[in-house]
Amino acid sequence: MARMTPELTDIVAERFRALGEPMRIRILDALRHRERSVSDLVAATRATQANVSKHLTVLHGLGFVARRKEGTHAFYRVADPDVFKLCDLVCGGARERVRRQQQVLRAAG
Amino acid sequence: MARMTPELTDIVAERFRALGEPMRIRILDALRHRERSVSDLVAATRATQANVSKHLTVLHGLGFVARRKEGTHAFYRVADPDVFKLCDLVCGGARERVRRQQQVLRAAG
DNA sequence: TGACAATATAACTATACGATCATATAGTAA
DNA sequence: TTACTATATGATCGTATAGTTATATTGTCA
Repeated sequence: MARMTPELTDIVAERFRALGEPMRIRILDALRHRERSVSDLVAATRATQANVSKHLTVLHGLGFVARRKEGTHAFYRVADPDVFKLCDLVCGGARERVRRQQQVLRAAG
Repeated sequence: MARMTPELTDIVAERFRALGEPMRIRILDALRHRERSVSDLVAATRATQANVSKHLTVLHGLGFVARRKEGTHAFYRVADPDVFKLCDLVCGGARERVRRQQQVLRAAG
């Protein structure tokens, strides 16, 4: 595979950076099985309404979530199912690291 | 699947955040096919030695790359092949977005 | 209309962190 | 030893951004 162009590395990094905030991961996790209104997400994440709204703006701006308006409510859903594949992959890497560290500890202890 | 715990969301976000810097993506991309010394990476990325070294410290601290010392040289290689799956997934999402935007522009123009 | 609810956003503060410069630490070679 | 190379790291600065507060916007209902 050819080397990535600088523009592509910027785009890739921008998308990873958007996923690099715990609150946004929590929001996506809360959207895993169904769409939710902003106030739902506020309750689920225990964050302020303004904070949740700003994170949703970031996720929406990059196409990770989609919005549906209904009266005064805004319902968000995951628009890019790859986010869960991404999370699972990165979780797997984390689990693998923990497993190896425990092996080292076991061998040493 | 159960809701993620707050600790897990923090870990996941930490790992995404590490991938959320263009320079680190460039470094990983330069390591795609072979290990490289720090000075190799400095030449490949056109960054300063100190900068590359600090990014490598971050990537190494999270287990994305591994280090091998040989004389005064330090050779780094990708330790977690999932990083390329992650990049490919996030690239796919980016490409998909561009494709849809172009469809909209074509329909409108 | 007025009052209220849901959401978005502007202004601000505090903090995290990327980049740079200087320096420290090895390792090699004369 | 001295001189040089390769790498790591501490100090500093500037900027990006998460969180908060207050407010604007929009929709519903009386």
